[in-house]
Amino acid sequence: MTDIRASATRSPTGDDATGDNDLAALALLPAFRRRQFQPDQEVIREGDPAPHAYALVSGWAFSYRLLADGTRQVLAFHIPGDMPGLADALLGRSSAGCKAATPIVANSLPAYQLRAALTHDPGLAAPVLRALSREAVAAQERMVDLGRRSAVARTVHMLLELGERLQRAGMAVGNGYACPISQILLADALGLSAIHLNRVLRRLREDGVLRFRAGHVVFDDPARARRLALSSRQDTPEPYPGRPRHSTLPGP
Amino acid sequence: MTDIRASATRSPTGDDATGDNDLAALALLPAFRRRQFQPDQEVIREGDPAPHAYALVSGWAFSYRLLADGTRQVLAFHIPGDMPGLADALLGRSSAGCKAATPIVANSLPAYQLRAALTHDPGLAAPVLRALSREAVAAQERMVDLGRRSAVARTVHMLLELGERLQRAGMAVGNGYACPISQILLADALGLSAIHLNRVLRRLREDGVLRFRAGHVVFDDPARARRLALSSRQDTPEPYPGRPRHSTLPGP
DNA sequence: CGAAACGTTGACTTGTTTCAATAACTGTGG
DNA sequence: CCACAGTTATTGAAACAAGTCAACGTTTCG
Repeated sequence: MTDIRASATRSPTGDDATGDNDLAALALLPAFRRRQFQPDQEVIREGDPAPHAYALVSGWAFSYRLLADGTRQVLAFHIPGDMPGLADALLGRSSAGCKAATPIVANSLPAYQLRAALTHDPGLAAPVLRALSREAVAAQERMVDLGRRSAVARTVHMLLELGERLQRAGMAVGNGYACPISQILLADALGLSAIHLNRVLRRLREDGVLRFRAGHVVFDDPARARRLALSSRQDTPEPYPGRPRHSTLPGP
Repeated sequence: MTDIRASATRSPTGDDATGDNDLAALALLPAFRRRQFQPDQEVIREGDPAPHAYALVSGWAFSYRLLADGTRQVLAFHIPGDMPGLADALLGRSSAGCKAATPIVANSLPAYQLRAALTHDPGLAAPVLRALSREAVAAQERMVDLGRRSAVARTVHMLLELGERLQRAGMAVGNGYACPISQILLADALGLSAIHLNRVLRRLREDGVLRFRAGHVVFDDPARARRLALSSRQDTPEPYPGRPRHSTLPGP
């Protein structure tokens, strides 16, 4: 995940103009080897002492950590243009697993070759440093989501953020995008149970905010969605008493 | 926060030997300027388009993001040896604020000088890349805490992790360490309300796991603490019925 | 000494999880 | 083409963890 600079809660910065193709030079290194993976296939094994870095060409992947009891926290979704495993390759040990969410094509580079390339070509360091820095900012956004936003705000926020990234990658049109991940996977990213996420999605759908169905996300009311994404846990969800029926989302 | 490599949940790796003084070269750059800050004083302003990078010499600091309603998510605690603002300086825009938690001394370097130094001295890139990568791993740990661990596990886990970092920095002795942060601040890092954190700490104290008082943390039962830190949300907290009285922590 | 943080506690409310059960979808082989 | 198994989605009811509100103790510091 190297591609996030602006999230739903902060507007793009001047730096953005330079961002998208930072890694083009790196991705073109001849040492990269084209590989394919099937859905649910492991791309990076957690704990691997000599992992590869990848440049995702097509499809979706995700990074995750497994807990003792089988619980899973999804740390990031990867879309084409991202470089999963970059930080791990630099440290020489992968701290998280990475799996394909759809069939994917990715260029791989062994960690030692990545480090060698950085030594021999000083011009390579700058884009990699920026990529890692953006990853750090994306992780911050995730921490804010998980720590301080309600389930509804978190959900809307992440879907908006994904939309912005896809838009920048030219993979989104208008108010929606193809989102080939299951509710289970999304729930594991949002720190929610799949059941509760399902209820959240239902409410968002019934309230006309967005629809998450059949591999597609459509924002029926993008402005309201953006407003919702900013609300945090103790925001008064009920501007007026005796509101219609099922919804407890902040009104327009 | 550049200093975490191993967390309470994963053992140190072979890479660790090289880690601690990665940034010594950087910190010694003549351009660094020594600065002092008082508790609660702003070191980095969120949104600053030309931030500084810092090398923390003494005292504690923390990075945070503010939400619309005044809520705060603390993203990281910084101890001596850490380099708050590194990623932000590289991107040219600070995505999070940073404040002193105690009186601190820090060396500062303007972002443009940092970028210039990286261009002119190719040997500098490698340690900075590793520092950022470690920061990424630390953020992952935080996401797992916030997303998938119970309040008790999260709390114990973070206090253990802080202990390990302080140990490596030579600032911890035996089973405890000086921890000059308020419960409010810790709660904002753990994604909990201060009130609930207070109850969690009381239970941990009454159960003989650890004490967090008067600026000090003491682990009365380190082994049990480590076990608790690994438990996640749906772990059965009650191995036997009719347990003593107040505790709902997993037994020894 | 008084003010202002910070810490502590109780009672109550709410969001989220869990359990259990059923429907809808997907791919596969007969 | 349909029946099957397996995953994913959906729903209700009940349990629980964490948050909110209000109050009071405690420490710190000017």
